[in-house]
Amino acid sequence: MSDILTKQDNSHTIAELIRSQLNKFSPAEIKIVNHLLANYPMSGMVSITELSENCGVSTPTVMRTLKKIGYSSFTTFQKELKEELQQTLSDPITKHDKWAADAPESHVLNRVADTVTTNLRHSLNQVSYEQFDAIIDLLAEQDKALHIVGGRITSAFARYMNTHLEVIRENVYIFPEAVALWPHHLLKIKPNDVLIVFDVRRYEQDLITISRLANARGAKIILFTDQWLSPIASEAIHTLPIRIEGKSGWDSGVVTLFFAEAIVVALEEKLWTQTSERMRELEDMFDLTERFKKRIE
Amino acid sequence: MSDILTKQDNSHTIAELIRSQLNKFSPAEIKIVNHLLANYPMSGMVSITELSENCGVSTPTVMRTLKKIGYSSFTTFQKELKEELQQTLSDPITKHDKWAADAPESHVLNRVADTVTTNLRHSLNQVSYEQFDAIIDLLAEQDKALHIVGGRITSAFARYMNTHLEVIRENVYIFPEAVALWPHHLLKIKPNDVLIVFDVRRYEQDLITISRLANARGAKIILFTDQWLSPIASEAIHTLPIRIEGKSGWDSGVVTLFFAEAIVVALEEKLWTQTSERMRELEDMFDLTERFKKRIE
DNA sequence: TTTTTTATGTAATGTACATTACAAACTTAT
DNA sequence: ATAAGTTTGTAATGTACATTACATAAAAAA
Repeated sequence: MSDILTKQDNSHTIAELIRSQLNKFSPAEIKIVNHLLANYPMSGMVSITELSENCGVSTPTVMRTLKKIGYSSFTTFQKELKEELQQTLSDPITKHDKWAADAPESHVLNRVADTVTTNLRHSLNQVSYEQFDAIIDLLAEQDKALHIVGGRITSAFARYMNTHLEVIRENVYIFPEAVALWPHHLLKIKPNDVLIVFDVRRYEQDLITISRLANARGAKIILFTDQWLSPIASEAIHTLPIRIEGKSGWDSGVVTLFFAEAIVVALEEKLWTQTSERMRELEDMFDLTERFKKRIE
Repeated sequence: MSDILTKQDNSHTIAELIRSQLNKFSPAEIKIVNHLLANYPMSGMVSITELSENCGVSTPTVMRTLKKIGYSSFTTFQKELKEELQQTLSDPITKHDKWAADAPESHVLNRVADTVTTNLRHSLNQVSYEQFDAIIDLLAEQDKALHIVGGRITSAFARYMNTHLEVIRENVYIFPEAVALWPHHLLKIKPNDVLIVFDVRRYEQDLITISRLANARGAKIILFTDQWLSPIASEAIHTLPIRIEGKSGWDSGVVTLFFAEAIVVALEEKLWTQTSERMRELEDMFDLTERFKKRIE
């Protein structure tokens, strides 16, 4: 992976700033800068009172030292320290700065890209590995049927997921397109079956109803929703709160698909022995029907 | 309520403590926990005043939320957050592991995230603004009908795009699901109509055929394909070569959806006057059918 | 509807804090 | 040794903050 992204502020850390002036300090001041550097950067993330106590000096001495270093006040010093920490902690996905750098933010492509990566970053923070793994474990139980349903917009994701999961495991069913047929499909749901529901705003009454009924029949519900949580969340045993917010009003579905795909990939890996067999059979059938071109690779 | 009880429950991080209670919160409280988790952990390293402003709620609401989570005061909450941060920073091996964003590549979620962002970056490099804008211009001509078709897997994207474009402009048609009906639908295509085709490997014979026939009827084809290019590329006037490669064999659809969405957003902006009108009408119809819950925000 | 409960914000209060003013102690130069 | 400069601490002050008490608004129940 190309690492065109370079840390531009390496020479501008507060630690560097202090080290470059190490000779100008008086005894009490040396106590302070030593402590700051030794426990960098958390040593500075306390009140000036506490900091002075930790260094064994008085608060005014801390103030004078910081002014000597180049800050007008303790407050501004701490603010900069926080920013530096923030930047250090910001995650790898922010690497999109790379393309944002040589491309004007203004173009739609870049704005959408920016939104999507932000949504992705935030969504990843909302979902714990434990929860995700628990979902995969649940989906791996093939004696229980898996049903999938989505709403006006999200039915596309339901379909995408269904197409893939169908290959990976047995007993996968998608709800029919016509809402009128949903109650009928509901009859197929048995206790402990799993139901994957996609419901992002605006939350749909039909989905809520179907979820309640499925729940009453003993189904376990996995919910894909947005950060504001569909009402179905109270029926679900696993809820994925996905950030879908677009800056200028529109809601993005990309990250929702991302999680659907992540589940597909994870399940495929978990059930690989079986999946590979099913895939081979599928390939054979494709060959027979001659619907597809031969693999290029 | 004692503070000693706070972190007993196996949750190693405050983030997990919050996530384990995600269903207990009221609207304003959800705002807070979302913000805390989204910008974790630095979101908590500010004054309670600033935090409340960042969340758009009042300071007492922040206090109450933190008490609900299990802290006796904002101060103790922040103290624990600092300790957690301290510990994470001082342990170079598990460094950042606890935060999804910076987590080890090993977990599926992170591997998929990495793949997707790489694909996105590469794809953006392949598509010029000029070409993208040309596509938008073409789609903005509403006197010409717009037809959409996808394959076994990509039909989900065709559907997603259709659902959105239908709202934005007139004269949008998606091909029926059953391939047997495609020739029939072909009759609706008039000279200079636009046809959006999704075709990624393995390239499908039916799509190739339909594209040739549509081309013969004078349709202009916009093609969503992968980096190896579907044979349809020779029939298309605009080709979007999208990187779909997954590291361990699987093909990702996320970036394909990204481009579909980017087109939707761009077209919506271009046709906004008209789109907003159509959306308003759609809202009215939703209200009448009572299929959807009222908007929250 | 009316009442009760829940949710949220406004305003007041006391505390911890950053900052400043000033004085004491220490150092250096003559 | 003593005056000038330097370093450091004590105490005072004003501000920002966390916290609490109360009021109002919204939702749920009767």
